[in-house]
Amino acid sequence: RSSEWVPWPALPPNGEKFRSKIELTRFLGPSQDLTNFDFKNGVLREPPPKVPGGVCVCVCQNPRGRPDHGHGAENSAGSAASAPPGATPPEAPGGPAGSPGIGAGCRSGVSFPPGPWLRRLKALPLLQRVGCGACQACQIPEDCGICTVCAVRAKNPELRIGRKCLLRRCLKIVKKGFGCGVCQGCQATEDCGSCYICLRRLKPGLKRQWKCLKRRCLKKKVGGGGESAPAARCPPAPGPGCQGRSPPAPHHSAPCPAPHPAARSPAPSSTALCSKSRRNRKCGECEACLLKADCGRCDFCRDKPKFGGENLKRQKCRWRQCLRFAMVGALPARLVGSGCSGRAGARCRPNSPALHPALWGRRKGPPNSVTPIRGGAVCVCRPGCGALVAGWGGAGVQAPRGRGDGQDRADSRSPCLSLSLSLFLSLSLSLSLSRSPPARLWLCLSLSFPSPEAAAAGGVEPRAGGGGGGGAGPPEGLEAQDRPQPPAGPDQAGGAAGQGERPAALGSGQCPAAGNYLPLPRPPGGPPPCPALPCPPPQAQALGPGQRHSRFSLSSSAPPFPLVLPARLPLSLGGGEPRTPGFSPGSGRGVGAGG
DNA sequence: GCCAACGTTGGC
DNA sequence: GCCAACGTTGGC
Repeated sequence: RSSEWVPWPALPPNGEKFRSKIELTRFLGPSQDLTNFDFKNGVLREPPPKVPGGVCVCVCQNPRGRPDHGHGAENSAGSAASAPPGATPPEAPGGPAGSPGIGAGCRSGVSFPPGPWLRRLKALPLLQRVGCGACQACQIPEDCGICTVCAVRAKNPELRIGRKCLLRRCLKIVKKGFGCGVCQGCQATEDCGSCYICLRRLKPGLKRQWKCLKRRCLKKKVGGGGESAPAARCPPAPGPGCQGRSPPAPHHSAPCPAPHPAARSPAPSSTALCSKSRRNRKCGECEACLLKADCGRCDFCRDKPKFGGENLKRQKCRWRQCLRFAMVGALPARLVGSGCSGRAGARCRPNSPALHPALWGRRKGPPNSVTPIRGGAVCVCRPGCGALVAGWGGAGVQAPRGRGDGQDRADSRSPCLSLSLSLFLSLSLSLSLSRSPPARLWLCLSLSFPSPEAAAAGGVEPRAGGGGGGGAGPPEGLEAQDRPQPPAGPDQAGGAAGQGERPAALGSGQCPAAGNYLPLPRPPGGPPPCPALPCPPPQAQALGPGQRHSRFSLSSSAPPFPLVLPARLPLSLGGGEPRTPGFSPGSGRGVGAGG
């Protein structure tokens, strides 16, 4: 706003204006001490007496419309009057410029606490307020005269808009991640062409382009202990995850921050869960941790050089991701520590790139929503449990969706977004069968995907958008029999449908509430039972003639009825397939969910 | 805010 | 030195 610009009388002809002493200091050079500089009169003054109990936030115009700065400018005028380049300065509470508002107190010489917007502004780092002062843009002394801001200014010379010439806007602010602007790396204008980043660029199909190594800011590196310094680590907590680990080196003995409240769970090894130790992301007890072999099929495995990958992701096999870390990290806070004993704990790594397959699909969508797991099952076996069950996989099911060439971004993180239409319809129709409020919210959803055999037999497509079972199959040149298979588990015999894809140890025949996954029987017909917890018998209510289903949602916050859903409603999209007895998807009526 | 990419660490 | 993978960066 015009009121925030301070014309400096001493300035030469180009009419340069400064919003703050900081800008002025930058212009004049660091040797000039402007602490006591009187902006209004352009003279240096004696230090003004400190006014206790408040900060003068003079960014006002006096009643005659002239900028009125200088009251207690030492405290705030500079920073307060500055706005981030390109940002529209917030409207001062109390009205537009010139009206009594934030500057009113200044006219009377009374100090007062700054308003909220000003507090926010002052809270910004110096860089955000005045720019880095070092980048090329900050060093341009004059407006370009041709950008939109300059154009507007030229059109209306009397209008002193509080925006900076676009060309002079600090690059460090304009471009996130911009370097210091002064180091050799930042000042290099051309890629070296020889570093591995430049060489990578030549490869087709890479979605992300990175800055040439020779052009990366050196300051970040040499700064040490700064933003890029590794975070302080806690010594590995004693526990299963630390077995066999050497004691922490002295330089790693940084004080441990207070644990996340959720980490105070009485769950065993909960301390281990929240340690920040780099190597402490294994509980060492869960079935995933006990897996010794990589699956060789997940996106992380396929990224590994030993599986012919490019080593870009560098993550642990998804099936070997510690279940505790994964579960805790991905479950909604409401569910953490609710009914799932052994799964409570802290969310130690919110941005973990690794997510156990059992949790695929939990990361998006509204809180508490149950996103059916690709290749698996959801078991909400009692109120608030929300435990998730690993799937049995199977060709074209377990593997991340996509083209199978690693190019699909959705490959690695949200495979279940491609939830098959049949599954969705099965679930939603089943859920909508009953509107009776539950006395006890028992809901056991056992969602399944059609087996490869069924798919091959003309059933519902096992993979959405994958073009049959091929896309998510083994990586090219790596046939199934060549891949290392997870060690056989006790349930493998029962998992005949597992096709050897799912790590067998993930199905131990117990409910997640007991710390394990549900087994995933896939009977040839009819719904699978909920094996561990005694799920109530199906009590799906039939809708009478003329009754209609209301809208439904997949939210698990209020499981609507005690019901064992069928694993796979034999809903045929193509016609000709058998349908669940009494269930007519076309009419929306049914006499049960197939249970 | 998400997450692919990658720097880096720690075990071997 | 190699390798697995943790933790962070920064593009989107």
